[in-house]
Amino acid sequence: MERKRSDIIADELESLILDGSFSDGERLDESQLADRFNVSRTPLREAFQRLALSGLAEQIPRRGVFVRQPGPVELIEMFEVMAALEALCGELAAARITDEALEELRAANLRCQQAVEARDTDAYYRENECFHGILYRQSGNGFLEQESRRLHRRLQPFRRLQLRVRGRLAQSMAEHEAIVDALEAGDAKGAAAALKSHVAVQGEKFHHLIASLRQAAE
Amino acid sequence: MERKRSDIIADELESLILDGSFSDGERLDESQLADRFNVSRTPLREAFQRLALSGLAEQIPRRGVFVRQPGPVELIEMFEVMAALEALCGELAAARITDEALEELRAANLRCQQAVEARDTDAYYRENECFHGILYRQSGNGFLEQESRRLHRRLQPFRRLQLRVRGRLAQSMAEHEAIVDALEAGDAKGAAAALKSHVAVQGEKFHHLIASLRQAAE
DNA sequence: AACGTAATTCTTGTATACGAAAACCTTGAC
DNA sequence: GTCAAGGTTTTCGTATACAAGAATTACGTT
Repeated sequence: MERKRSDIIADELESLILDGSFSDGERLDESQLADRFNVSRTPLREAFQRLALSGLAEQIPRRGVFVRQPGPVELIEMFEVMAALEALCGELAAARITDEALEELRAANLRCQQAVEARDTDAYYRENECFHGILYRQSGNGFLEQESRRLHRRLQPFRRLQLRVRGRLAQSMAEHEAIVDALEAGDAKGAAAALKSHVAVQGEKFHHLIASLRQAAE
Repeated sequence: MERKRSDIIADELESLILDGSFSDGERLDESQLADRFNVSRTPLREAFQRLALSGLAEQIPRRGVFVRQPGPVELIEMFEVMAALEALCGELAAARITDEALEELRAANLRCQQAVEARDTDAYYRENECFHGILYRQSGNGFLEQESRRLHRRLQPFRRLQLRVRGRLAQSMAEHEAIVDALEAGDAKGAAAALKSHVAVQGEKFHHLIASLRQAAE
């Protein structure tokens, strides 16, 4: 299926914002970007709408759209919500997960482990996403899956940043193991708790990272 | 601030979809609606995007946009997520809530009670929204507040439907009381549990309602 | 020189025009 | 009568044109 140009541009801009090519508050110039992408303003405006609705940009009527990079506080808030969503995924999945999916989780986890050993953060990142994706799916709640994916995607670049913290990868792996064990045992509460802290700790680590970066900058 | 036409139309369409003026799968004709609203296709297309992204419509490239009314299954799924969000609101609010906000909650609750006694479902509905709004705010997590409002708004018309179930109003009031009590006591777990069941029960009641409507139709 | 105001320019929001893809309708063969 | 192929028509996606509001600048007054 041939996607439309506006969608492609939206993806492109989304990536550019998420990887920090645009800084907070920067104005997205319609005609300028239209030139850059070799399209008219129409598909760009459609892309802007998508950005605004997903919270990556703010659209002020008759003024323009401005990129909105979440600050440390907002990020922690988002991780807090993500933790609750993933906890729910785990809670539901504990009752519904298939043996097959458990196998897939273990396999993804193994690939994670290998990536850690190979110091391949890109691979780790990819497999980690796979791990969580399976979990969302296994919640058996399509809406929850969709919302989880949405927020996960939004937090993706910050998760990555957070992986730099020393020893975090190993700890993360251990947490994954605990999650799979709880799921296998059908322990809904345990799975929920494990996931909640697994995600929440990322927000906290992120907080510390920010603090240390601040300190280093002085 | 003068809003733009496309936003006004998006709101209008949103209301029309939510109150059931459009049935599931119905195609939204661009030129037809453009005539109806006396605008060109451009603002309509922008409004469509908003609908598609909030899940109220589906946009199929080169085919058009079709309204997507959630079925019973999806509704229950949404209530399940809403329950988790509200539980988190309660959990966080238990630690942060001010005496002032507690007072407001009690006041909103009282107005709810009066609405129940006066058989004024509109008023109940309004005050109930107020009650939950305060809770979202008192979570102290702006992102959570925003997401909760978004989903609450989306579930609004179905909540209303669900209020018809006999005895539900009185039960709901009792649940509100329990929530406020837990918050006052600073009991995070208790508040979370109370809210989770308060919301989740709505999904279940809804399920029963659907089932009984089905039965009645036979 | 500083401030307020008016004119100009720039940008956004909306309308219209055009090209392309899908839906449809007709027509003809089996 | 049914099905398929080709053309017609509708509708979507994009480009361009136009209108209205905001920003900026230039100028006049104090």
